[in-house]
Amino acid sequence: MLLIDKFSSKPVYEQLVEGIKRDILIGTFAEGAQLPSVRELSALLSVNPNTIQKSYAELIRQGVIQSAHGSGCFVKEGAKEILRREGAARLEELKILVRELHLTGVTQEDMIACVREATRNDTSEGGTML
Amino acid sequence: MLLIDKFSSKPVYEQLVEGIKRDILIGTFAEGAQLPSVRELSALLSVNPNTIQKSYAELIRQGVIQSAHGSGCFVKEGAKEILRREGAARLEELKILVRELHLTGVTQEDMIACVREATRNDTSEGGTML
DNA sequence: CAAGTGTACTATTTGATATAGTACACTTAA
DNA sequence: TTAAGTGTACTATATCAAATAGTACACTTG
Repeated sequence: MLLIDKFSSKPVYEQLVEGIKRDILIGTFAEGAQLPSVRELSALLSVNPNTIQKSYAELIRQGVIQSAHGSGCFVKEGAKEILRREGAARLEELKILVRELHLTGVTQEDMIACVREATRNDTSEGGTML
Repeated sequence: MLLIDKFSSKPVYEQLVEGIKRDILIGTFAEGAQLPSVRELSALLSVNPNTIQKSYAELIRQGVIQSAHGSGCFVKEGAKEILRREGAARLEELKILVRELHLTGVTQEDMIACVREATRNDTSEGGTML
C-alpha cells in the first residue's frame, strides 16, 4: 500500500516514515513482522537506498521498529501503542486547525459534521505503498 | 501581532503570508487599510526586504491586497470574503487530519470535544506579529 | 526637490534532499 | 565454509528552495 508522491513538497523519506507508520496502524505490517529490506524497497519504489535507510533510521529513533544486523528490520512489539499515544498528542494540531478555520467563518456545526463524516468506517482510503 | 518563528520548517515568506491573512481576518488590518512598507516591515522583523516583497507579491497574486506604486500596499475590499471562501475549502484538510487521528485510535467523541473547545470564544490566541 | 513608496534585477550563501558508488560487518541457509 | 542477503557507514556530488546582500529605477506624496 506504500505510495510515494514524487511531486509532493514533503521529502520522500518523510512520506516513507508516515506511510510505514500508517501501514503498521492498519495492520499491513503487524508487530514483529519483518519489513522489506533496504535494497528491496529501494528497487520497488525506485528510491535511492540511502533514502530508504534514512527513513528506517528515523523509525528506529522513534522506537517503532528495530533492526537485527544481518537479518532485517522488524516492527517492534508495542509499536501500535506508541503510535496511538502519538496520535493523541496530535489533538493539538487539530485544535489549531479548527481555530484557524473558525476564524475564516467555518461554523462549529460544519466542522463537527466533518468529523462525523470522516470517522465513518470507510474501508477505502489508502495506506502508503507496497 | 506578527510573529516569525525563525526555526520553523515553514519558510519565513510563507509564515508572513499566513500571518497577514490572519491579521486581516481578525481585523488588525482592515479592508482598505495600508500595510507596513516593505522596508519598514523588513526592519521591524529583521527579515530581508526581498523576503517581505515575496510575501506581498504572493498576497497580491491571491487577490488579498493590492499595491499603488509609489504610495504603498493596501488590503483589498472584499479580502475577508476571499479568505472566508478559502477557509471553507480547507475543510478537506480537516477531514484528512481527522481520518489520520482516527486511525491512531483517537475517538470521534474526543475530536468533537476538541472542536467544541477550540470554537469557544477565547479572546486570547495570537495573530502573527506587528 | 526630497523622501518614501513599490519593483526589478544579479549575485551569493546556506541547508535540506536526494542520488551515486563503495565498503564492511553480520546472519542465514545451502 | 561459502555465498547471498541483511543493515550500516562512509564520501562525493547534484539539485533546489530559501534567504540575504546590494544596487538601481519608477512612481507618489508633501
